[in-house]
Amino acid sequence: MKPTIKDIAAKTNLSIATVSRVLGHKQGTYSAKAEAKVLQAARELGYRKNTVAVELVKKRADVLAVIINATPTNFSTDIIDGIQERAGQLGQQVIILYAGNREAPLQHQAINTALQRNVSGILLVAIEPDATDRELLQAAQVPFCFVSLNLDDQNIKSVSSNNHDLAYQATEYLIAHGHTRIGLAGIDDYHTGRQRLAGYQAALANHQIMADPAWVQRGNYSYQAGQAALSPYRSLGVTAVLAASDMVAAGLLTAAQGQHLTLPQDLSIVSIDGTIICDITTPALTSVTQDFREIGRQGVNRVMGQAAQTIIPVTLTERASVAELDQLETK
Amino acid sequence: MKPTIKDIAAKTNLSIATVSRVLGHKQGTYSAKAEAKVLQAARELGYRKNTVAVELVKKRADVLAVIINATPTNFSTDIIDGIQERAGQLGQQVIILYAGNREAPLQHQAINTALQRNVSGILLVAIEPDATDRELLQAAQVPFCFVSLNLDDQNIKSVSSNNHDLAYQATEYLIAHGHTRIGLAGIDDYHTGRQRLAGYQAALANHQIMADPAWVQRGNYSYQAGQAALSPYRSLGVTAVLAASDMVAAGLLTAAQGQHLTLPQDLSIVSIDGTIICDITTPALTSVTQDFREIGRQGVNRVMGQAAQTIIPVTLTERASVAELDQLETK
DNA sequence: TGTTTTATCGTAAACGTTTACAGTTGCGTA
DNA sequence: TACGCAACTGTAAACGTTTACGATAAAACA
Repeated sequence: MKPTIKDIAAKTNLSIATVSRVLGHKQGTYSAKAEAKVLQAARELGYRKNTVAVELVKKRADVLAVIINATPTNFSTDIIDGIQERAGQLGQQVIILYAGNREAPLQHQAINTALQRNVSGILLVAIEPDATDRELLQAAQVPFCFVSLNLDDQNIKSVSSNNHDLAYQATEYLIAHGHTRIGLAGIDDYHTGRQRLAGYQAALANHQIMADPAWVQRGNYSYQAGQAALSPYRSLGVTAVLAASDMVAAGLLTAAQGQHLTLPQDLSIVSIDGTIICDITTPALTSVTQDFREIGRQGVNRVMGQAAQTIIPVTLTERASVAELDQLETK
Repeated sequence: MKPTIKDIAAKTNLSIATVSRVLGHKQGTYSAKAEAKVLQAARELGYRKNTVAVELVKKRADVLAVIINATPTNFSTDIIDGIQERAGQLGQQVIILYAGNREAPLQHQAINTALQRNVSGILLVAIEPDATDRELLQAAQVPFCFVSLNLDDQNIKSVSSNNHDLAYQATEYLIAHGHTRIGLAGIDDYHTGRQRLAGYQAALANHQIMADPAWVQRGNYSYQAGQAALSPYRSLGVTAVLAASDMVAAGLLTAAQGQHLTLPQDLSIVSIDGTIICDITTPALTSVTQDFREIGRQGVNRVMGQAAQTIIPVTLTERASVAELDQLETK
């Protein structure tokens, strides 16, 4: 039988109330002698507090639930690092609930799990909520925040990079390097994808470039999506591509090399994310780099009612996957 | 105020016991009429069961805790997929606790968190336990299992690939391709590393190859460890390297390309893991591929007292990072 | 008809804590 | 000496469920 405070009380001839007080560090409510006896007994008995009982009586769990899915891309550990860091500072434990591969039932289940445990907040990392998810979350009185995803509804808390700006910057960068036939590969048709698409289109429009709709190749941010995007681009004469994620960029890159293209001369790539994947490929991928740790930290702030920054700036990291386009071609 | 079964009882003029029975699907203990009334009332009130209270009275949480750390390598999602799959079949929820970057205090904290919640089992993914961790786990009566890590102590449950065999196979493969000066890069000095080292050494010995101790370059399975290993190998005349992880292989590869070496002609690499990283690099990495999903599944079996396989076979996946060594050199 | 069985339900205790409130000391002060 | 007060401790209720046990009424049986 696991020891309880009752056992400690019996052993020390104190009441469970006193035991509870010293174990709860309610300073000033117990004597040094009581403290010593209780601590000693607790050690001897191998006592461990039953968090479940505490949560029941306090009607509150100092726990942040993080819901993630198996993103085909791989930035989540950085976000979680940031979340863990900030949560620790605010005295919150973090539990991660895994929602599978964007599978609706698993997402509901994860949200329900969190809700049934009186968590103090829910962080949804790169989760596209469906209608049920939204109802579930809004019906509960638990604060929640979307992380690395920005819903259109401004009443719903979120922390992410500015997707519009991010795509805009990357596209401008390619234009500045002489490219005019610029693809956008791997985006989905949800919030993040639409926002990036808009940024991309805005940059092209700003430079009077008439975009061919076929330059946009949808996908799910995965390696496979990148691979699939290559062949359309070859027939379209696209010289540079903005990849929706590092994984998409990697897929494009290996597909291109499979076709014996030389990078970046035959195809320039800018990828979005800037994870370690960018260093691994040959050539290394120039990227718009997101500050995932900071996104995680601010997500915690947001959900815990602290002052928080909701749009996290990105930086353009030059590596080796973009070539200056020979201007002769375009004349 | 969140509604409780008491509210449902009041609304339906039934006792809380009956409400609890229908909500708990204790078939045969309640009438169809009672069921209808309770379900209706629950829906109207937006009732959600308080898992914390249930766990307290049942003294048991149908929850599996998975403790992971920020591995520099990236196989964990596959393991978690496998865990989640099997746990779902056994009616267990899964919560993931994050133990940071092999930081001892965070590991203890994660274990304590799990223990304080009466979880039905603990799965430690790629965690090297220190003495405190082991005491903590063994003092509790909660079943636990190390996953993707095989302690020497056979009394402690674990599920993993056979590290000795894995390194042996890979080394033999390189020998069969004519290599005799073979490095081993990125392994740590704990269980996994030692087991792989032994397999590597056994294969060399089996072919009467006198190994130079400097062929073994320690590390922590990271990209950086791979990069750091290159320069020693160049001066040693090593022609092939067994990398301790895909990330190590990637580091080795980009470092080699940074030195203008041509792969695989100038350096052959076999990596361990076989994640998607192997496809991303140029050339693609030949690997000893672990079945991480299966490792996850069997880990659940093990900890839930089901029949389980504890050693999961590996397969050698040929890609493009190993060259047949010109036999003239060795004559 | 009376008796037994069955189906259904309610009462109340229990799970391991926290905490409001009410004691009980012992000390300082008048 | 008596009083007030501070410091400490104990009693008991509460958190939201589950479940053993007993109660009730209807159905089945003789």
